[in-house]
Amino acid sequence: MKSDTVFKLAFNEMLNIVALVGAGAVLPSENDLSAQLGVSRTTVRKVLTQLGDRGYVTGEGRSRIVVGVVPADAHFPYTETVPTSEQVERRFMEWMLRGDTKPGAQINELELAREFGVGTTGIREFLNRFRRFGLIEKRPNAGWLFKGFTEDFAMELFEIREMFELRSALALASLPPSSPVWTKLKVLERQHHDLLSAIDERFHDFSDLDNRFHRLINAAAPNRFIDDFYDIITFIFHYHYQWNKRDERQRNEVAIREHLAYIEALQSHDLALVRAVCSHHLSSAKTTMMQAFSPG
Amino acid sequence: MKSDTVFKLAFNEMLNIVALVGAGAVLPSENDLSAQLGVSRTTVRKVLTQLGDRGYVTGEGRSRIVVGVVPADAHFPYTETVPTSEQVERRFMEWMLRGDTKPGAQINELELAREFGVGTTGIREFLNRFRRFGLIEKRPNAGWLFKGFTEDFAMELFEIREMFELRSALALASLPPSSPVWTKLKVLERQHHDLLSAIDERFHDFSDLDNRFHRLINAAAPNRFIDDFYDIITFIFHYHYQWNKRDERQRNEVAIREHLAYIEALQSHDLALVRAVCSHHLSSAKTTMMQAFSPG
DNA sequence: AACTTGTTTTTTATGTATAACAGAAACCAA
DNA sequence: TTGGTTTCTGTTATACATAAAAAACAAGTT
Repeated sequence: MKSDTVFKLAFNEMLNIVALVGAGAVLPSENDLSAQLGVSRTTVRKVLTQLGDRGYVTGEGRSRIVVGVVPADAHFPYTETVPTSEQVERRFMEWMLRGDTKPGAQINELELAREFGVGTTGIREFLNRFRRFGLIEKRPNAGWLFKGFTEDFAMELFEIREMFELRSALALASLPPSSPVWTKLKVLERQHHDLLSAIDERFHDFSDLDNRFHRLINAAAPNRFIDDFYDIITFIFHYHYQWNKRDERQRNEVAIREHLAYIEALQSHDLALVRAVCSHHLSSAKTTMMQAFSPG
Repeated sequence: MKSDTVFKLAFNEMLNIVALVGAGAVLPSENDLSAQLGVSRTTVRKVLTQLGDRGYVTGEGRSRIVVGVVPADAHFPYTETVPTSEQVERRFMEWMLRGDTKPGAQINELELAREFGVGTTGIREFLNRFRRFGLIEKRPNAGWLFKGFTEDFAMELFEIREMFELRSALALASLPPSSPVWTKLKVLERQHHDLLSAIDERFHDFSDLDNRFHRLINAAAPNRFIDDFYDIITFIFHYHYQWNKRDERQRNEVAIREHLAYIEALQSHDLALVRAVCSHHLSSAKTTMMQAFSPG
């Protein structure tokens, strides 16, 4: 059966709205709430009903009034708000990166389904989506093959990344001064400086900044296939960051400085310089990832 | 329920083998048949049982003897041998290319399932796989959006294709004379000449040759992401060829000549020349596809 | 007329069931 | 022992069922 995480997430969010408007106030209309919560009106109604049942709100129709302060434990716990598909993804990645899964291993839908506590449909759909990441392969009527998170994989991934990003960086550097990218780039530059000055405490924040920076570059000349590919990069990096904590602070600091040089190059509009700095940064990122494969 | 197209296809193929060995002969072992038919022994056994039931073969165990000539209508009809997934693909592409589906249209799983006479599961899985082609988009809890086979799509597709192929062509041209590619290329060159000399009758054969040629180039320096992307190209071209028949002979002839120049350039190891010829061919291919979008 | 809420209809997400297929283990004849 | 077959077990492909969510429809209010 379909999980009601949409509802639970909306409910939790609604509690914040209730707290915000305060006791005695009339709630906004269903349509407004639907827009605010980003869910359908059907779900809003379900939330409102629940709110009424629990006694946090009285009245009905167009005069729903907040009763009082809702208890802190009224929220649905986090685990219940994670959609099945997301849960499968996370658990699969853990299962994969834990390392007991060797390249060449067979992947068993039913077994995973049981282990993850979901239906086979969920596993199947995930694997089908995950196929494009190049880590698994489907053999019709004979299951899935885990190809492994190997050096080869990283090499191939980075080769494409370099081609794409070089192309996008050059496109970005060629944009006219009137383009809105330049302000966005300025903001990012600022954030890099901020992060650098507090690197010791905030080095974890780099991952997000990194992603936003490279996405901005890729967006300079949009291409759906490049965007798609960047999803793979994001995904791989997301889990790679969680997995490989070695020298994290140090690595991130280096990367930030490279980004700053990169930004400067872009702002200079000097294409040869952009090319050089971009290549340098990416090959440094590659080295970082490759180190994760070498023991020690 | 799972369709038994594997069995039916194997059965049909088996009839050919039966005809080949002739009446009175003993059939090969189950293992041999399994290898020849490319299916599991379980399926071979099912075929053999059916063959016995129908009286085309007598005896059992290791002395199964062909009785006589099997009637011509013994084969399962073609339509029963197409797996559901393939059927969905073909029908979806027809549905899409027929043109009554406008960009921005909503795709309805249940409706398609009914129209195609399959379960929703089949549609769902197809759409999930088809997502990577960049023609549809999923909006969680709210169906699929058809983005359209538009000029933008073709432009973006060809941009990537050019990047990838240029890279592969240069890699190929740099391979040492000892590499097996060169003989393969020679064979392809021969086939191009053959096709050209009989272009009036055989111009339909170009599509296949084209695919093999470009795949050879891409295989020069393997990269799973490039291979994956070429699947998209193959897929799109496959249906594009069926859909746009205008000037087909003429177009193919031009393309063959371009391929020959391309092959010659590769053999010359002159990287600048390869670059020029490759770019020229791809932009000509792009123009061809773009023409399909302009009315007339 | 523009919004709101109440009600009904569609559609998606996701579990479950089962036939078809694959593969291995147990068995047999030469 | 070898090459084969029979039997068994596990896995995937695919239909189907149903709760959750969305969307469409029908009224009622201001």
